This record gives sequence, C-alpha cells and structure tokens, in this order.
Amino acid sequence: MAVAIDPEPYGAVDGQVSGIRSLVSYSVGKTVLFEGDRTKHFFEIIKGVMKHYKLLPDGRRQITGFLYPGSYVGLTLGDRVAYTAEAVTDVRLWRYSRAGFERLMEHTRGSGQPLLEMVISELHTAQDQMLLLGRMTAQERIAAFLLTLAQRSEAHGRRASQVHLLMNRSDIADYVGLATETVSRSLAQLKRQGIINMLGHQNVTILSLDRLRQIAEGEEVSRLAVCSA
Amino acid sequence: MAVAIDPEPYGAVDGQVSGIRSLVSYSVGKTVLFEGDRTKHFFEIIKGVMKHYKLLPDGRRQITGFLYPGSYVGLTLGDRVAYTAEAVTDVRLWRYSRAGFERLMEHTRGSGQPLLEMVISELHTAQDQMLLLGRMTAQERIAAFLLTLAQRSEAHGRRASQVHLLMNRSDIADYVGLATETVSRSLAQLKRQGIINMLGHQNVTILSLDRLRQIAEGEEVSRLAVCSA
DNA sequence: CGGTGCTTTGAGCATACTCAACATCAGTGG
DNA sequence: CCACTGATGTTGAGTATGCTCAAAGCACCG
Repeated sequence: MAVAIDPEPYGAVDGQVSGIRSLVSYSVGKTVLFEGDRTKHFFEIIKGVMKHYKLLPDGRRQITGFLYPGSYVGLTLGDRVAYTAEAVTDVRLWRYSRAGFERLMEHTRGSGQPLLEMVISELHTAQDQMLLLGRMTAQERIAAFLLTLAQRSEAHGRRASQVHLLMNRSDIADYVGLATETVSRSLAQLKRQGIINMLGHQNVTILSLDRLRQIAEGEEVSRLAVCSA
Repeated sequence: MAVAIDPEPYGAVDGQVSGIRSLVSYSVGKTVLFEGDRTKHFFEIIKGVMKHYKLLPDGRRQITGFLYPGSYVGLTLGDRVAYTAEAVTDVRLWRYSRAGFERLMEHTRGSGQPLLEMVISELHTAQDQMLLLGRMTAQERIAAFLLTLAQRSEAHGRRASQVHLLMNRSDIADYVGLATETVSRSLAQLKRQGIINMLGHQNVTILSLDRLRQIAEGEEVSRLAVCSA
C-alpha cells in the first residue's frame, strides 16, 4: 500500500538548466527514490512536501522525516539510497546528478576536513535508530543493538562475535527506548535461545550471527514459533 | 542519578596546541556538555567512549548516540548545546573553541552552499524525534507533532494556531511510531480536552498552545489528572 | 447514489512497564 | 582474606498503554 508499485519512478522533465540540474515534477504518492537503489540523483525540493521512510522486510514502516522546499533529498555517503522518498503532495524538484553531488562534496573536502561526511554518517545512524525506536520489538532492538556493536568490533580488528558492553543496562535501555528490566529479559531470552552467551555482565559472545540478524531484521519466524509452541 | 551533580564540568587541561585546541580528559560519568548551555566549546574524541542524551523535565531520558574516537561532540547551529554529553569510559578529548567551530563553518559557507548547516539541522530534528519515539506517550507524541507543524505554519507567515495536515493518518502514525487508530484516539482526546479543534480531517485549530506545550513537554499533570478522576 | 478509501470508535488482548524482591559484583575496611 | 555495603543487574507478578481486529462513519468521485 505504502510502497507504490511504480516501475517508472521518473517524473516529467520540465526543463534543463545548464545540464547540471533539471526540473522535475511528481504527483502525490509517487516514489522518487527507492531505499537500496544505486545513487544516481539527488533532489532539492522547490515546491510541495515529501516524506522519506525506512521499511522492515515485513512491511513495518518508519517515516524518518517530512521535507519542505529548500531541503535536499537523497544525499548519501554510500552508493545506495538510504531511504525511500515519496511525494506527500504534488512536488516540483531540482534533480541533480550524483556527479553533481560529488562536486558538492569536493568543495567541502577541499576545504580540508571531512566534517560534512561525518555529520551525514551520524544522520544515517540516527535514521536507523528511528526505525528501531519507532517500529521494533524489544528483542529486535536488542539484537540490532548487539549487531551494531559487533560491527564496531569488527571494524576495529576485533572478532565480530565478541562484544564488550562498555555502557551499563540503564544506558542501553535509554538508547533503545526500553526499561532496564526489559533489556535484561531480552538478553536472557537471546541466551536461552542459544544465540548469545554472556561472561559477566559486560561480555557478550555472539554464537549465531545469522540468527541474530534474522531477529534484528524482523523475521516472521518469531511469530510462527509462538504459534507452533 | 544520570545527571551528575558536577558544578565543575571541565576536565584537566593536559596541554595546549597552537591555542586553537587543547587536550582535556574526563573520567567515567563526568558530564562534558549540558543541554541548554551556551555553546562555548566543542570536542573531538581522541580516546574512550561518550554518550549524548536529551531529557524530558520529569527525567525520562533518550540517549541519542554513543560516540567513539574521531567523532565530534557539541557541534550545533544555535548558541545552545542540543544535548548533554557524558563520558561512558575515561576519555581524552580535543577541546575546540566556539570560534574554532565558526571558522570550520566558514570554510563550508565560503564554498558557496549552506549544505552542512542543513544537514546539522536535520540531525537536530532527528535527535528530537528519537526522544519522541523512545520516551514519549501517545498523547505527548501527537502534541509534539502538532507543535512542530504549528511552528512551521508560523515560520511561513501563517497563524501558528492553524495547522494543515497534508499527510494522512497512516503517515502520521508511521512518523510518530504509533498505530493509525492511536493517532485518531489521541487527536480525539485532545479535542475532548478542549485543546484543539478539528475542521474535517485535515485542519486542526490549536485552541490552547500552552496546554499543548505542557503535554508535549511531559507535564506530570496528566498523571495527577488520572488520579483525581 | 453506490462505491472505495480513509478515519473513527469499540472491545479484547499483548507487549513492555512498574514495583518489588533477590542476586551478583566491585569496592572498602576490618 | 573475607564480611559488609552500595550499586548494578536479574527475575517475578501484576498492570497499563497502545496494538489488533472488527465494524461503522464519512468524504470524495465516478
């Protein structure tokens, strides 16, 4: 329903200005960017309102922002679009090429610091966290949290399966939007399921990264498991 | 508990480098920046882990991020710090003056586009939304959402009390992390309380901006009201 | 007018919260 | 070295908030 079946995501090209950007229009409900697509363009809103959102595989949706004229849509660091973007009203946009974006970034990079990239990266993280806070169950939140830490471990040359919780339960709770008791219970549950193991309160061993990922991505198995139990 | 009573937020100054930045250290639990304080410094993490969080008046807390070496803490657009920042482990930081930050911004601004500022502004919005999604009740979320729209109205020269909902209930629900039914019910409740009025499904009149603000900020009155009822 | 899609309202239920007790751990001093 | 203490974490029982499912109300549109 929310994801328009729209094999032709391009709006009408209304005009060209200097070959760098072109004027495009989309009508209500049209999808301008698809999460996961290769980054080809980004947009600046001239008129109208847009929304961008993230989806879980089972369809749960978190809208990460409503955007108004002057805002950019589709700025991303990687070569994949971070969210789906859709027209809330009829919109008129400037469409820029990815090359244009890279030129834009160059300006900043050229000035001698990667500040913009860091802020964009933080924004991506924040958007992921919004999906977690708005639409995930307790188990899913804890699984996703552990996976983030595992990724960090790996990026720093340590084993991804060994996670060290530097923060206490209360901090974890206030990060993933749960009560400390629920954090405890969710960890215990993952342990009972044989997905993780704990050595003391700070050290988690991930026994099955796959199962943890399945949970974090909201596999429907958990529901089936409940039914069959 | 979480908010350390720490009248002396400055760590030890370990050294000076060229007068632009200085090396400082904080031990576990020390607060480096207080939400709402005037922006005097920002920091770059050299070693250790930090967290930053937002608080509601009644103490509910949402941690908006854990930060690792290489990250900046305290970058903000306004002259007020957007979040409280605290050391999760002992940390070693570069402390930059606000002037240094402005120089940093100048570089970007100088390159002819306000891109960085826009992204930082989006990040602020995302952080507010994390507090909403992680720690607010249904009523509070709807109240906060309406207030955001009211501010937009005002910024665009329209009356703040007249809010036009361009998006449907499902979009609102997926933005504030509720079911559509709960959005409906919360609006109905605000209406019954005489705080808003509705003309059709798209037009909201805010009858009492103060009461709406009280609810959005998590006044304890609602709980007392329930008790006295 | 009858349809279709969105919104509202109602009833029952589930997930996560609250409150409380207990366990564990780290640090301290006898 | 070990008992004591306070802080942190876990587990249990009951509950509340918001969800699900279902039906009815509305509005827009052919």
